[in-house]
Amino acid sequence: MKDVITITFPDGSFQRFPAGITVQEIAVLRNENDGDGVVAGKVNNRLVDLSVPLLEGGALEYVTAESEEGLSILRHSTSHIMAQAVQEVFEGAQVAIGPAIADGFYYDFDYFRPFTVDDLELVEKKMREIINEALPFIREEVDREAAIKLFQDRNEPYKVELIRDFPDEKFSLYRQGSFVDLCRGPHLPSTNSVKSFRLTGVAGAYWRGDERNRMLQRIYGTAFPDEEALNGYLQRLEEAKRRDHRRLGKELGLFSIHEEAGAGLVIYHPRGALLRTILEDFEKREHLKRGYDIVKGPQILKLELWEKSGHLDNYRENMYFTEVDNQKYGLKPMNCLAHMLIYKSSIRSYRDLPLRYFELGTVHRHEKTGVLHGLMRVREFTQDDAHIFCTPAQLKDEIKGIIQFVQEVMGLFDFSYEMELSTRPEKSIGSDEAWENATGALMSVLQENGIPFAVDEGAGAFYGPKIDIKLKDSLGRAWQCATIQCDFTLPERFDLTYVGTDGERHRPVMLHRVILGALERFMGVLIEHFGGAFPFWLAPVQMIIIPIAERHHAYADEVYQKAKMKKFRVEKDYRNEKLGFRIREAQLKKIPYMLIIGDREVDSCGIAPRTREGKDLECQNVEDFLGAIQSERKVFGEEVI
RNA sequence: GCCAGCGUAGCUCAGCGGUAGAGCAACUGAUUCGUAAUCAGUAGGUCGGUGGUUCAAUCCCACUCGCUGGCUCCA
Repeated sequence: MKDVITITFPDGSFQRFPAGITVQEIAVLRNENDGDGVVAGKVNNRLVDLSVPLLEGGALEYVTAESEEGLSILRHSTSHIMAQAVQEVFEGAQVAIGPAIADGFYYDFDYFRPFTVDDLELVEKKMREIINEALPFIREEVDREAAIKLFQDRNEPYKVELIRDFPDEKFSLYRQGSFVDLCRGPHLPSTNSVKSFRLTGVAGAYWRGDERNRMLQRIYGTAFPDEEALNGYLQRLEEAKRRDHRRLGKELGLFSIHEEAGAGLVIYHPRGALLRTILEDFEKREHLKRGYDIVKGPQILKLELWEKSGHLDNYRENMYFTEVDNQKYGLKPMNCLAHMLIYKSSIRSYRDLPLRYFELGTVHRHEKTGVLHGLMRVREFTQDDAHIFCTPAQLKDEIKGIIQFVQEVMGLFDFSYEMELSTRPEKSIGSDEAWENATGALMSVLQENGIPFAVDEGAGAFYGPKIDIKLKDSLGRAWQCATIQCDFTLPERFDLTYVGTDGERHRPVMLHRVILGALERFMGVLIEHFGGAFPFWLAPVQMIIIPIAERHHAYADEVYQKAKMKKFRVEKDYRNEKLGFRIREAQLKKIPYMLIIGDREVDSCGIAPRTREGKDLECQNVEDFLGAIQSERKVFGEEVI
């Protein structure tokens, strides 16, 4: 063993220390620890506790609570403190797992009764006590047998199960006070390194995420380096509430969902229906431009057809059924069947392919009650669905074309997103070979085009693997929108063929794909993304005319007519209210332009526009203004009316 | 579907054993106003639904419908 070790620091400098010096001690020597900001070290790029003694030289850097890794350590340690508190307050509560997550942490417990929101206060109080005790987090390593015995003795069956399922022979433990947890670490040096935390909620959660298992009680919380950062986070949550599409849907008069009509069934009000119509028109135009044919299938199809497609076996619990003239029907949960029948209605030649059938198809899916959520998760929705039938040789080009389509559209709406490749799920149909082909095709297009993607094992559709694009709502929750699904199986089941150059019949490949996904969900995400302040071309109301007094109404009518003639979506507010009041209301309705008309404007034959951002534009000629904003309704270079 | 919380006027919410209140909105009147809320008055509720306990239920209990946050599942 060396006596002296050499440590290099991120700035390139190095320094010698006696072997066995701890990361913490070096920090003190180098004044790294003032402000308590340092929560862990990173030796040769591996996160370690500050208390770890260094026996070998290497690269050392410090992790502060401000960094992503540091924040995660802070939160993870806070979850241990919470677990200790819960066990002290609720005797007999057993611990399961308690990781740091995106905005905080949680810990799962098994207790004879569920925790309530009121219990959180008791836990928070106990946590503060534990923090004040300044208990050190102490790491130790034990072998498998000792770890199992320890947790058996402590009556922690979940920990024992975890240890049994890990292949490792050595296990690290972290102790603080009387509490001990199985944990990889690293952790803060002491409980009093936690400065600002908040418990945010309770929820049930299945042990190991499997609904066949027992439901545990999960407590969520978050922690920050200081009170200011915590308050900032809580404020961001408040702001997110103001962008909530359910709230804006009501405030902007877009849609409603009624208990008496049914859960998960959206009712569109005039402005919401208009917004949706604009999106639908946009979709039809863009699909026709890209070589798709618009088709339309029926809402119900005979049960035998769903049996043939495999939906009955794999999707039955999500389907609605009905019976007409002694004949059973299934209400469509997907649009593919009719498209298959269109394909089969005639003999297809390789010269016909690819065939791209597009449908704004309304589908019904029986979603479990607990998952319904505003527009994001509903029971009746309309997809911008298409099915592409092509030769195996055309497959990759088709996938590439769809990805480009998605990229253009997401760019237009200014969404950031990541692509995700989902592979074969447990419940699925088709041969291994077909799945490998399909998965390989999707993956190679992503790779060849240098598109970064994550892999989600086992998350494919029952008939094939897929590439998904998830968009985030105001709270950062991801919702799947666009998806590209490769299917070698349905063409087989329906015996789809085309005649090739050799005069023989061949099997086409099929792609299922959506760009926006479900219009309902997309609108939900869109509303939150723009906070209701839609781009001009999408705004259900593009401008509102606000005359100052009654004597300006006649002139205001002229302006209104002029805007109408140019096909702008214009409204007028002639209410007997002060200007400031009506401006405020128009602003809350997120109307892009307010056209103010008073004596000055009438005299100079103009209008005084004001933007919803609160910017006053100079008094100007009506025609000039309308001409100027025509460019704002251009989408992909085309004016959208 | 599971866990927890919640359903009171159009909206946001207070009240919690003795059958209901506020602000905003609505309506009426006055005010005709220059860039984010003019003033006054009026009206509005089988307290989500169905049962039960009680002399008495918006309040307690059960069931049910719906909503919210999670879990599982999914566009």
